[in-house]
Amino acid sequence: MNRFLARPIYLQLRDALVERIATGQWKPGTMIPNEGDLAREFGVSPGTMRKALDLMEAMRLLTRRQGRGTVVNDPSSEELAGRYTNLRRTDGRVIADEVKSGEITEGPANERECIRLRLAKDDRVFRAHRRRLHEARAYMVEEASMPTALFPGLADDQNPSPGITELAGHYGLLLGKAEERISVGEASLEVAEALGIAFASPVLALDRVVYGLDGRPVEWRMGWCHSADRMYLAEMR
Amino acid sequence: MNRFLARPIYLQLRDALVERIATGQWKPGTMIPNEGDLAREFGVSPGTMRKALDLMEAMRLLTRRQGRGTVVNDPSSEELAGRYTNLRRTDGRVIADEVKSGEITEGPANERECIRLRLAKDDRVFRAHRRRLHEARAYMVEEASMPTALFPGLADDQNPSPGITELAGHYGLLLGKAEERISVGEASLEVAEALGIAFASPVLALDRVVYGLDGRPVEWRMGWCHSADRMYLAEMR
DNA sequence: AAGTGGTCTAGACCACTCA
DNA sequence: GAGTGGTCTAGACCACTTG
Repeated sequence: MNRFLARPIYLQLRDALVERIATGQWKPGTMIPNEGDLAREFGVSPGTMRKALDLMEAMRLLTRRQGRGTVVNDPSSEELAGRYTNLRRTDGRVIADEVKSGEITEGPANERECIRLRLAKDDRVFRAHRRRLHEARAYMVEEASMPTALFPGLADDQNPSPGITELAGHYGLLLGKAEERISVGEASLEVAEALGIAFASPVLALDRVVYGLDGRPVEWRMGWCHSADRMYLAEMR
Repeated sequence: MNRFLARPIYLQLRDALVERIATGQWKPGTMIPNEGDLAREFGVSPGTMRKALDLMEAMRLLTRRQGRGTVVNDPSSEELAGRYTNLRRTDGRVIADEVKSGEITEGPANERECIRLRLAKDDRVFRAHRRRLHEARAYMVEEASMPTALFPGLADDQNPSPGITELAGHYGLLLGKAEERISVGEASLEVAEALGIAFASPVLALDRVVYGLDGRPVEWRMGWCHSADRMYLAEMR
């Protein structure tokens, strides 16, 4: 590795290793070579390779355990799939979900989709409709939009598209941070009917964008949630 | 430093350095010795000292800049003081605040205070009342509770107690993470009057606990926010 | 006992800032 | 040019897991 480039070696290493996961060369759940072997393979010192692996662990791509080795994390594992879901029951428990997904449609991005997904006027999006049930009762309706460019052939997909985490896994997208805007809204006619509440009654409006590891927006999702017995849990550091 | 203790040296170093800030030996805004000198002072290798300083930077206690040196962060600086405030205007801008603080009272912790602040039945708390104004109009009322044990003599304090960040600074408390529970509530009579809205109209209810670096709860604050033209911005990683 | 990641050392040189 | 943090090396040994 060239040590006189502007970009530090450990960042180049990180990118090279991330690429191995993104391309499927390293699959979720499998072990990767030990640190010493990797360092030799790339021709760097163990400490430098270690720093790259530290970064990947911080990105939640790897799990290392002393004495055992290093495994590639499965993005659709319970822990990682739930990381963009901060909705809880009032007592703090996670909501035991059942998701009903509607058909996936495709069309030109509207104004809000262009803003949230950073698309140009002529770009197209896939749209998905979901209803989340708790104890056989709908408590939230969602409308999600995804750039077609990132999900080639999604419309023909047979799967019912459970959530962005699983979808991203299918299309080789690695997810990074997400931003969610929470506000109080009024139930529209559709939302009121779907949730079984009165028109214009207050709901939690959840406006979330999930970004890829490269920072590109991957999904924009609006959610309207029946607010009774539910809360949103945010953490700050 | 003893390298055969169960606790890694870099963690011991971090704690020792945090202590220097907590006790005021290193004051906010001042430079600390360079990494080499610190390593020599503690009898460790530079790399180990560096790792400890990395951790402190991640805790937002220090700012390091290549060529310049390392300074102790001021917790009441704009950047750090605003870190527990995720409320924004709908367009995303930060809300230009004016805070009106009421008198500080003292009394036995009630049931919810005991839970949120992890207190025993007989522990006592200070209570503060605040109203946040935007363009001379109240948009949020707050009720904060703090364990008396952490703020000795707070009731006699002449200051109008602006926020937890400044208060913590005065009493040598270093702040860590915070948790906030967001839900939709109905304006009580008091809240409705203070905010100039109708009784029982929907408000954002913000239930926040700020923890110290040691993990102990430092402040519990309930806030009721007029929801029009405002949103809560959460980030997930 | 062998293999893994975790800690630690004692340097070297680079990139940046400022007097 | 002196001083700082940032990067990188090439090892050593420790703690843990597994066969």
